[in-house]
Amino acid sequence: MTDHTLDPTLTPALEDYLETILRLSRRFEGLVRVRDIALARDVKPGSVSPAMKRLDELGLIEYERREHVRLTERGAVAARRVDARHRVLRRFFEGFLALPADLAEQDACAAEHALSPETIDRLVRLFEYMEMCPEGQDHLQRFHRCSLVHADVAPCPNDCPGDPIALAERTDQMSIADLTPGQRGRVRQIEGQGAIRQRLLDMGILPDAEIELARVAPAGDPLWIRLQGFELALRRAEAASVKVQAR
Amino acid sequence: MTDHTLDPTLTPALEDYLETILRLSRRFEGLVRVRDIALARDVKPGSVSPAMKRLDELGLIEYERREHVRLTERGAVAARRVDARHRVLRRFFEGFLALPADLAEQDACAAEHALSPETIDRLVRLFEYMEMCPEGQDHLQRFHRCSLVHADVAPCPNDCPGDPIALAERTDQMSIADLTPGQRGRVRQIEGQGAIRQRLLDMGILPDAEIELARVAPAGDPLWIRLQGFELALRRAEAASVKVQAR
DNA sequence: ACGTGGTGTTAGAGAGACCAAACAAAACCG
DNA sequence: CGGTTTTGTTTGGTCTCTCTAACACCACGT
Repeated sequence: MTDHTLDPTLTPALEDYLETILRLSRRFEGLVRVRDIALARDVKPGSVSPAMKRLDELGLIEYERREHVRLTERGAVAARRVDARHRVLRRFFEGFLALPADLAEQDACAAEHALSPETIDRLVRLFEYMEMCPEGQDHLQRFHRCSLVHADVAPCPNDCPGDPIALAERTDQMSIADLTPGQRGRVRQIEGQGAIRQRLLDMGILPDAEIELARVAPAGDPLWIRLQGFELALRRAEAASVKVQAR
Repeated sequence: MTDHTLDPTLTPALEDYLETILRLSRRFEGLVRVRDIALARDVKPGSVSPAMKRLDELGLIEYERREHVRLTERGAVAARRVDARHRVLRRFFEGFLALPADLAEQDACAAEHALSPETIDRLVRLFEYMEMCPEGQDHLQRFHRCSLVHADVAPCPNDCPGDPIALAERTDQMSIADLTPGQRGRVRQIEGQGAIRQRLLDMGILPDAEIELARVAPAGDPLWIRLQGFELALRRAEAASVKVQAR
């Protein structure tokens, strides 16, 4: 696992400290105290002190007396870099994937140290594209309406063929439960909601996965599939909510 | 930063071990040795042994003699969960963002422990949507052609209004360099390529950012902007490649 | 049977990050 | 002022993950 901290000498934790200092600088006009950092990062002051010492040694911040921490120019550059990545991810999660704000924030924090600069760049290109192509916007909204927001209830307000409800009414759709033992298929859509859906995804039942119905219990209810060389048991209700393309 | 390891007792490293064991099981039919794991994860066998001990204590694997490691049912469930997330991310990075395979793999490895289950779910919904809506596919391809693959050279083969080259020829586009000092604008597109683009993104010059041209050096070349309350220096060439919507 | 390699384990050490608690220094305030 | 509170530092300890290096197996093969 490569670590995409942007400066090889910077660990993810130190990057987080820099980012936090940058944000607090914006808020408090440069008067950032150890206490504020500890609060913002939800760690104890005793953890912050040594980190500040480290950043100071690296020439990324300056202590101001026993009072304030200030970013040096080099530190500010590094901090802005992390912050920019954070913003990109946050926007992607919230604006594109329509995640709730708190989750978007959380995931952005976690992913900002992990992803390559290229990936971030691609996301930016995605934003540019979405904004430049009017159809892009339409499409995104459609995506949100069809699949994301309140996916548990709302039918697609358009004629979108991907709408789960429209799909459920189509008779040409088969589910795993409709396969005959030994028959293979390709997963097209997971219709289950909530915990069921989560369980299916966790098992590796993802769009495009190749699946074979291995066997069915006499009662018809537990049901075994082969997926990537392993057998998995599914309840009938779960199997029925996985739409497949038989082959 | 919350850690989205799926079982609270599992650290990212342990999850990685589980995932590795799962993959090697597929490859070697369950005959997984410490050596293989060490090779796959690029660590020394001396690091693997204690990790196996830990996983065994947690009831996630079984040692087979001094020879082989086998996932228990609980371990397999956890491993498949991690693996599923990995697949989703890999597909997103490679198939959707058109990252090269090696980078997609790398980033998937890094992000699979960091993101919330909801985020993964949204990505799956995105795949489902893209596959169900024929226009989704078209749109994605357009996005790739316009903005991603070989973005340094290729013009958009369609009439896409977001095509960088088409854009460059449009006269209604202003860049930061065209603003008058004190004027504000909203970033719409970053046209620079390679290192310049990277530098601009790193500074926080991202689509939709609010920018003000603070002042221009007498010679006209260094040029200062205000961004999120801070002043940044830009070279004229850099400024010229940031297209803005003046206001 | 006896070395010889390939493998696995163990022990010791270090890096990084954190906490708790004792301590030091300001700051605040009657 | 002098005492109390707030804030920061230091120390010692924990945890996780890793490495190196010494050691223990086992398996083979002539």
